[in-house]
Amino acid sequence: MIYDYAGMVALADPTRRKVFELIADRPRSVIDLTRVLPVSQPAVSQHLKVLKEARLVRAEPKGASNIYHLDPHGLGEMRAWLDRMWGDALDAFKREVDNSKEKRK
Amino acid sequence: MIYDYAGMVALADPTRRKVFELIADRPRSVIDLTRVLPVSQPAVSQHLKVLKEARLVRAEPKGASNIYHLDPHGLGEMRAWLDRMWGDALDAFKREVDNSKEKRK
DNA sequence: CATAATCATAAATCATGACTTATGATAAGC
DNA sequence: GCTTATCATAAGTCATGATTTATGATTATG
Repeated sequence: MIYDYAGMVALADPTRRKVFELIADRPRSVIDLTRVLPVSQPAVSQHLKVLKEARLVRAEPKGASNIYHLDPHGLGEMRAWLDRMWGDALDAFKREVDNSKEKRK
Repeated sequence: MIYDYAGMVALADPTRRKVFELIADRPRSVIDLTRVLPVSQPAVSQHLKVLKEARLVRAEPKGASNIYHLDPHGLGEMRAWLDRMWGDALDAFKREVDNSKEKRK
């Protein structure tokens, strides 16, 4: 199984998940996000940094603002990673069931 | 979007993810897991508790041992939750793209 | 019955990371 | 040019949670 679960870690924090969801709703600037969230602007910036490094969002400078969008590439990668993990887990479970059936014969 | 992301949080810790993967590979006792992992037995038990509360694994007592298996129910629920989240995110992204196309006309 | 093996919980320690308060850098508006 | 708005980074604080040691409970074994 593969290593890259940065996205998982990124989305495990409740505030950061909120940030992600707000951006998923529609692209927003840092100030925009800060206005809605119960944390300071630097806190928001730091969460955005984590999300960006996990390739879940990307920044697009617009004047003095920085508009954050979803990053479809990273999103796709995480999706693929999750699918793989799920496949492995379910395959293993299936093998286990078959195995116990085998034994019962 | 729904609340329940306990599974996400549970799998965000590297040691706990390793525990999950080992169990996915095949059902194991606590001692079995402890032998492989670089942490103490109580640490393993506590990780198992988190995974169990997230309904990713379940325990099956066998003599003095406790064999941990994957929990297909909880696994299915988390899968559904992730699919929903992904659907929402990708739908939102699609709307955004359509929107910018619209504007460009 | 006594000892050994397995496991879970409690309490304490320790590391990580979430958050805050500065602060500086860049861009827009007057 | 000066002020205002937006943002990121640095440094420090604080909370959370991952881990350890100690211990008791349960079950198998001799």
